[in-house]
Amino acid sequence: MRAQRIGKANPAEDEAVYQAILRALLEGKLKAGTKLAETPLAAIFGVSRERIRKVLHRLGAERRLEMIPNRGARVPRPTLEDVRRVYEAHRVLEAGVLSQLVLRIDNVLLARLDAHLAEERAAAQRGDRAASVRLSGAFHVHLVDSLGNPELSRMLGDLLSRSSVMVSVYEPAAQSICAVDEHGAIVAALRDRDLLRAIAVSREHFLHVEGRLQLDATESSESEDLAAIFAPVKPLRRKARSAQSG
Amino acid sequence: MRAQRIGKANPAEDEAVYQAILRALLEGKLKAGTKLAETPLAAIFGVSRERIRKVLHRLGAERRLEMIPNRGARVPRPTLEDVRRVYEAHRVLEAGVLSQLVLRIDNVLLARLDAHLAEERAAAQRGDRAASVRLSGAFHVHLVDSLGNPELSRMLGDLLSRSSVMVSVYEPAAQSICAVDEHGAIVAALRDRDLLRAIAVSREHFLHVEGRLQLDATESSESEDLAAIFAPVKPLRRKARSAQSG
DNA sequence: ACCATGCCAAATGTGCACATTTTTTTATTA
DNA sequence: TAATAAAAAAATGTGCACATTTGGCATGGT
Repeated sequence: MRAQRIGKANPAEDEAVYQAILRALLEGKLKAGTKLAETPLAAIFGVSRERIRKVLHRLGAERRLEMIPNRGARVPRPTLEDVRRVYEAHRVLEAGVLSQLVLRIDNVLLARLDAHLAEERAAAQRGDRAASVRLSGAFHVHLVDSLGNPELSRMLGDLLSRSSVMVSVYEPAAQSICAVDEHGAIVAALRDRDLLRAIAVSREHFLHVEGRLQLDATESSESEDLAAIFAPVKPLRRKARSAQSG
Repeated sequence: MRAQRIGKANPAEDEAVYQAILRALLEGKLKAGTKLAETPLAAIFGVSRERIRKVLHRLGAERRLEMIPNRGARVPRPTLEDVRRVYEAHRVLEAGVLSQLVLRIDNVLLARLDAHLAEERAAAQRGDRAASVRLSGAFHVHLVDSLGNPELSRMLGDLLSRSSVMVSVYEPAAQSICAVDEHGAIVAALRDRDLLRAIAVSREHFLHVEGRLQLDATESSESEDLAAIFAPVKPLRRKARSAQSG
């Protein structure tokens, strides 16, 4: 009786662990510099260590975790320089997107962008900060997606997810909303098919955001309680009645 | 005496296998659609199957191989649409790079670009096709690198390596050289700090290349002899007299 | 007291055996 | 004969045992 349910092909399990850790990263629950050891994580998620291992390496390949050979995974501690580079990359990419959009802009596209702007303004007016932050970021995604090129959309997605993590370290939380007017100005320039103005406005917009970057002083808490961070996530596989609070 | 040299930490081995397969991909030795099974590759390279497995998945994460769960790795068979998208992404990215370069351009940068153009012209004049192809691609890399942003450089690098593979399928080999004049025109526009012209020239340049794309008829040979393809690579580890004949 | 050196515990890396899934081959039937 | 189904073969996925490396700690020498 040695066979006991091993090799159960369950790709959803990999994905669940991946998403859980990624979400913790994106929501800033994992502080920069935190060590992510394999064994504890395996215990927390109730999966094998190999499973965790694979996910960790995947996140490392995506540059969302810092992998050091024989020394495991850590939440990266980006320098201000790193953050600036990501922002610059975003800025450059958007300039390119705009250069292509002015050639393709039509009433349908403009209508969609206007609709988005209306949403943004509505959220701002009713003081819904959460929605504002979300819509503000979505605007830039909307711009690339307008080109209908998955390659470009994915590139921006990677960039955004990385800056999300960084923002939690460097950006003062209260101000992380793009000014709606600036977004409106970009759309206006597109409407006029004025590429230079569109790029200039976009550039100013980004520089404005970049200018607000500053080192968040709260980088003290080194050792985090991983179990607490991933607590809301229900264990994927029970560990044979291990410490089940009755 | 059960321990027999397992777990030998050798990161160079991973890297060697990775590089070997990647190079075969980039050089077009692996035809589109070729199945890359784990076991044969392990035998060819003389490493464990797990080693191959890891490398294959890494290449899959980089979108250089197409991974299908439970069905292994294949060399992707990009559609013409896919190739166009990669080229468009490259074009868009370069437009963004130019928009940033016009703001930063100075004599030092111009001198370097001129030097590169001179190299390109020299290679073209002496009919060195190999050098021409290499330098022609390097020009675009040079442009991004001028910004000194590793994020952007890496983005372009990914794009280029992908299109390299695709080119072998779709681009008529003989013509895959960018016209030097077009590169020169881009630099000239930069010298004048004329962003619109730089973007327009760059755009024309890419459209010119894209226009030459056409499906290469030689997509017949499905089953390749992997052993022959990787032949020049010396086996990394002898197989400990396993399967002693006799 | 301070730095160097040699163990010991803990964490990461790897090969292997086996489960699962897919693909190919063979057998059966309309 | 062609189509379908069952069985065999092959390939991929996973957990585990063990090797290797790393980091900390105690010990001894200058």
